[in-house]
Amino acid sequence: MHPRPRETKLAAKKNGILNEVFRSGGCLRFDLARRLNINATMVGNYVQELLAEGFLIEGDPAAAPKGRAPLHLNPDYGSFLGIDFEALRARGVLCDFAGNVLAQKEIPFRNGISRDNVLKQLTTLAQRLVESADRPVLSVGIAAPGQVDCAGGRVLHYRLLSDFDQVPLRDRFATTFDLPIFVEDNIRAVAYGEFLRGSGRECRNFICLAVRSGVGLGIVIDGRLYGGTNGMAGEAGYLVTPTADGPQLATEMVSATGFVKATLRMLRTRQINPTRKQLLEKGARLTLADIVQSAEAGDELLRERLEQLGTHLGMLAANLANLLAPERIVLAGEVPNCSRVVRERMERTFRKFTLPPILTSAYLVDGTLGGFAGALGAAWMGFGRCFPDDEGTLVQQLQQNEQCVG
Amino acid sequence: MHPRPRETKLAAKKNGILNEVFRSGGCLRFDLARRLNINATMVGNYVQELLAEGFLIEGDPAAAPKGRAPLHLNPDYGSFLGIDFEALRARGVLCDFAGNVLAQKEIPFRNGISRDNVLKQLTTLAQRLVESADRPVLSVGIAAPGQVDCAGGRVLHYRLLSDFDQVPLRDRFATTFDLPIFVEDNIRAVAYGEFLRGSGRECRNFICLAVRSGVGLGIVIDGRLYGGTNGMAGEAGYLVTPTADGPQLATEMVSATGFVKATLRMLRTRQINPTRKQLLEKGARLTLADIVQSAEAGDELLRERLEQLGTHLGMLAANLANLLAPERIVLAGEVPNCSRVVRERMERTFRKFTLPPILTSAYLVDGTLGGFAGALGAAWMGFGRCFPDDEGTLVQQLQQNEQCVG
DNA sequence: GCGCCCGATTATGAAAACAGAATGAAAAAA
DNA sequence: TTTTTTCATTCTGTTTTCATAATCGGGCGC
Repeated sequence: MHPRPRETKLAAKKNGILNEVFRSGGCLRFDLARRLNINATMVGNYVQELLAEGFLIEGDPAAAPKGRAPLHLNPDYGSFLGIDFEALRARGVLCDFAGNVLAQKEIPFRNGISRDNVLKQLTTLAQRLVESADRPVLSVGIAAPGQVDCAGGRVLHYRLLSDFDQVPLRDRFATTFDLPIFVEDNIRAVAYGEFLRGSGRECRNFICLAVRSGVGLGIVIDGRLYGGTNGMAGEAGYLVTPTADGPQLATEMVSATGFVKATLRMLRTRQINPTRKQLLEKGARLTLADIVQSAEAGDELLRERLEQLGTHLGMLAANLANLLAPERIVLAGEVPNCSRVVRERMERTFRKFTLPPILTSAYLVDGTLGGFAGALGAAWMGFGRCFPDDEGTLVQQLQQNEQCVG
Repeated sequence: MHPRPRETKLAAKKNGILNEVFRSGGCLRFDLARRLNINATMVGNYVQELLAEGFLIEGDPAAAPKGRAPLHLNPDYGSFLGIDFEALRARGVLCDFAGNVLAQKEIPFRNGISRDNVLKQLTTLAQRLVESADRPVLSVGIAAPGQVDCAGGRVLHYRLLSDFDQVPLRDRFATTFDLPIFVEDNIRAVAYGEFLRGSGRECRNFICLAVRSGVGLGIVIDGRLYGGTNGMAGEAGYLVTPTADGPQLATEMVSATGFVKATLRMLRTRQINPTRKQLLEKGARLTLADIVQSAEAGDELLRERLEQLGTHLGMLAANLANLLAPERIVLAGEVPNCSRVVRERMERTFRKFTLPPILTSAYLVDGTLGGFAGALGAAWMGFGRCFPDDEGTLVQQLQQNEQCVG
């Protein structure tokens, strides 16, 4: 009933050590003491316990010029599963305890797949990966698209899958897996991945802007993923702009689907030539790549459209930079790099509208984790969930456990 | 040279107690133990020391139904000075150690005042308040307008005062006062004030949107003011929107000065009637209040302009809500409440474009601290600066001290 | 090869923090 | 009224954490 300072503080410190080793990917006892502001003696004791409990192992003594061998996480201690999905596919990653990839798997979704089938495919994918694991799986992280209710573990709404409202992902997974399961926004998962082992390493404050079939934003502030109330922060797709044609959402302007649709509408009002006719005939099957191809083949109008896209992307990035003054803006998703025109224009616009003092530190970089970034991030988040290092969370966990027992 | 865990941890705990008492405005030892997750025995010991050192005093025993008398900060221990200024005036507040106002003072700036005169007026204002203090002044906080470099203690640029570039406020004040001096963005100071004792109390995540002669944003995340890299976060005035007339900044669209200018430009292209002629004749001296008055007197065109202003404000608020999912959006500055039309339209637009799950928790409220909010916030920030309760800051301070000595 | 140096790691006694019991005093119940 | 409950605080013995000093163990100059 009452909080237990001793237990929570002990756990916080040991988890802090594990997290620091996880983040740094191996370090000396002395580094831990300095970085965590804990006495070296205590670090030695804790590390001894963690070694005995199998969480840590000692690395190659030769790697450390002085003192004892560097510490690593014991990769065999366990594994973390991360599942990421969107309209077209699901991806899963199984990581060992040190965060290295053990297995990864991708399955495509058929067009117009039903809600039930999505859930079935997701659990099957997870099942396969869990079965392939040669060490205990410690958690399952699900990076979900659309509007996500993290606390409730469900997707509130996702417009690119049919009937995808109020989807209780966590409850559904809980019937299959007897493991800690959590649901996160997929862009936030990407941001977390890039933060830990990607372009956002070494940053305390950075944001990850993802533009593909939708627009999303992951915000890392002071070294922690920011979720906002209900974990709804970062809905950049719903940013609204007043235009001559009425209010427009960012999704409609810069996401792949929105941009293609708007371009189609525009083409219908213009002069037709053979290339454009081909595009118009594709109708709903028209893709961003088609437009890029035609533009690069010489269609001036489409080239202008791409420039406009780049301008809008650059303004979006500049607005975010001016608001949050991050150290970096990591770009994910294919849209910013769909064409040199777009990227160049985006970069130029970003530089033009970002305030100079912010521009000195904030710059655009590409994500480095690739297509599995979301799944990786979701898997890695499992570490922090299983071993939280802040006392507040630990007190909460302890209270919940006692309520269950009592 | 080396960090001193014991010293920093001790200081962090005692400062944590002081900060908690400051925030809560008086509480029991037991509350402190629970809220800070410290053993009650230790709280008792620390409180005893703090009482002996004169930081704390015991209040009326009758106020606490059980146990010992509630604890308060000793108002006589010291005082904090806060200075806030913008294009038209400077305001100063002197607070006692418990945060209560001891004295406040306002001085108007003459139109076209020079940079040197501004600085002179500011130091004079501060000097007067310091001289009026009957207890030691512990810090001077300056809430500055425009682009502010907090770390460097200077204003980088402020367009509404002449020649206001690279203004070394802290250094200038340091020649007059031998006290800790810090410079903050004025909207952030307002946000901090509202967070501590205004509309943002009890919120972990909230934002403060100020729209007057400029547009600014203060962001509180996880109970702490967010500054971003270089303390430049929150430059909402520079948010850019693509329009038919080219890119437009938020300042140009929704700030009092920007809106008035744009309205003037529009009026020049329209039909003239007696009221409008009067407005046009005012030229550069035209104010928002004039426009509101004419609109309320029945000018349909101006009424539409006000509606547009409200729409734009609502979109801005909705965008911020969708990005940051705060618990509240506190409105400061006169523009949102310059007219019922504006406020109503703003509210409606905000509700229309904010995502429903965010809307369930985020809502617009007015600030409660009034015109001195910035000065108050700057003064109160002094408490946290003089008594930082996080180990990182304390370690830094200690290291700096040692470097000075060594 | 031999000591010396530097810096990480381990002993050791002292100080701090804790759990649990005891205290005291008001509120609630009998 | 008396008794019981409740709850903030203090007391007591124990455990944890720390500062300091000692130790250790590889590079480096001689």
